[in-house]
Amino acid sequence: MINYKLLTNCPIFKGINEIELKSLINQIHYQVRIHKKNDVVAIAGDPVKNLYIILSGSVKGEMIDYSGKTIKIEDIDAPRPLATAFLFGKENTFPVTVTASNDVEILSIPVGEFLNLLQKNKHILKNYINNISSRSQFLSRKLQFLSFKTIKGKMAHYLLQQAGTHLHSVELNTTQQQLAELFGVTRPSLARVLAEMQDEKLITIERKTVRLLDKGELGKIIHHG
Amino acid sequence: MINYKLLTNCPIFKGINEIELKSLINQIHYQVRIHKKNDVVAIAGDPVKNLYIILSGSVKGEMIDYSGKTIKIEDIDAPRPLATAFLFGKENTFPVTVTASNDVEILSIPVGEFLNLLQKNKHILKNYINNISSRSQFLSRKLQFLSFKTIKGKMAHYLLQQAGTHLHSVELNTTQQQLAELFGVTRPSLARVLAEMQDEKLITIERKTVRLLDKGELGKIIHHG
DNA sequence: CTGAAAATGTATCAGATGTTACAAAATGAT
DNA sequence: ATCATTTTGTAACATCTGATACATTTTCAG
Repeated sequence: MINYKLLTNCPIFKGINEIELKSLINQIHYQVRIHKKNDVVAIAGDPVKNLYIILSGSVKGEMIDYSGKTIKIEDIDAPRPLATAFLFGKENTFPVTVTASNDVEILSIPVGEFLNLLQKNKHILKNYINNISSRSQFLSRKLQFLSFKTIKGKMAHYLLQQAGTHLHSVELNTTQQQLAELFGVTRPSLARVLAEMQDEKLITIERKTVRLLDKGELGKIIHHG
Repeated sequence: MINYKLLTNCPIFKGINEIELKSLINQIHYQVRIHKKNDVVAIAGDPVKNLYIILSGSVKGEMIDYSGKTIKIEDIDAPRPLATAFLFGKENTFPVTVTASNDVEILSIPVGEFLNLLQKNKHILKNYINNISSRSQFLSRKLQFLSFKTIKGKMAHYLLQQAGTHLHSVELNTTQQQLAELFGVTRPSLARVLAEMQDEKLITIERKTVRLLDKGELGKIIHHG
């Protein structure tokens, strides 16, 4: 039995009331699948032919590296949808292996049926498109950040972003170690770069306060180290 | 005047014939905007409130290329759409500044009208969703590669992924240059690593065929160079 | 088949970052 | 205030990658 009230909280069905949703769902074909704790729901590489929405319980996405170790990527719990970005497009396969963290019920709507839903209801259409668009934008920003090759570039970008347009100083509320991890570099390397940036009169650091001495020059650095 | 025949080649309108398309377009509100060469069409940060499709001419966007390094000029010419990933979602702003490479005509469809189109025509709906989904998948894949620190790690991951569980050889249907761009590294660096991996008896390369000699060892390499 | 263009192999050098190690300084609990 | 712990500064060296250049091989159109 589907808990429609819970389902109205699913991002895909936002803005639709319980009665309306029930009527919509009953117009289409769907299945509800039940998996026990630790069952494998989908294996990385499996084709994605349905929209999956967690009705109860939660699942986790894991990548299995080639040494056999599993690395957890993310947890998804009710009433969130699964792999929405892989239902369409060129590569309709699960990017990760999905296993049940505990007993789960999963609503499974075939892609063709879901397309009908999208055409029938403008809320669902907008929600779904917003969902995958936001994901795309998120990835785009993340990629932009990683695309700064040098530590100096990452640091310049970080400082300018923190400072915004007006401020000329930034309070670091993290240790160098944490910042180094955010950038994916080692702590001594980050410290060295910070020292260099001070030598070059780009910034001064006092305790946790970083003063930006030359925002223009910092901006230039971003893209070429 | 809109060249509908050309417009049927737009990815968004694929699968729709000229007559049908003309009828669809005439059911909605739209504008055709004309820009002279070197005019600024949109500034990075401007809100995206319309779907823009180049009808004639071409525009260029300054953006950070996904393979990594610096600012690169992306050209978009007729009849391709513009900034499709930013029409919906949380951040509806141009990610780049767009300028006219030569005199251009741009079809401009308000987002509300475009939503109507999506609901009216299943081809357009599928095309558009496929378009943004593919983009999302592309970005996702890029990010995955960037998460491996060394080129050898990226290459090992790529080969094992291509080969899957059973195969012991992989056909490269890309050039080294394309592969290097996918990894965000330079072509000579990639070639050097490939040579090293052959020296180390991990793989052999003959033409476009790569034989994986030691999948276990390749797996170990992934996460520590 | 042939010649131009594209793709690949290789080398050298410079620069950026990781690794490791240790000392100095700051922090925080008592 | 004091001492243990955490954080930061710095150094020497190894390694990886980028940049650049050029020769060689492969591909493909004519």
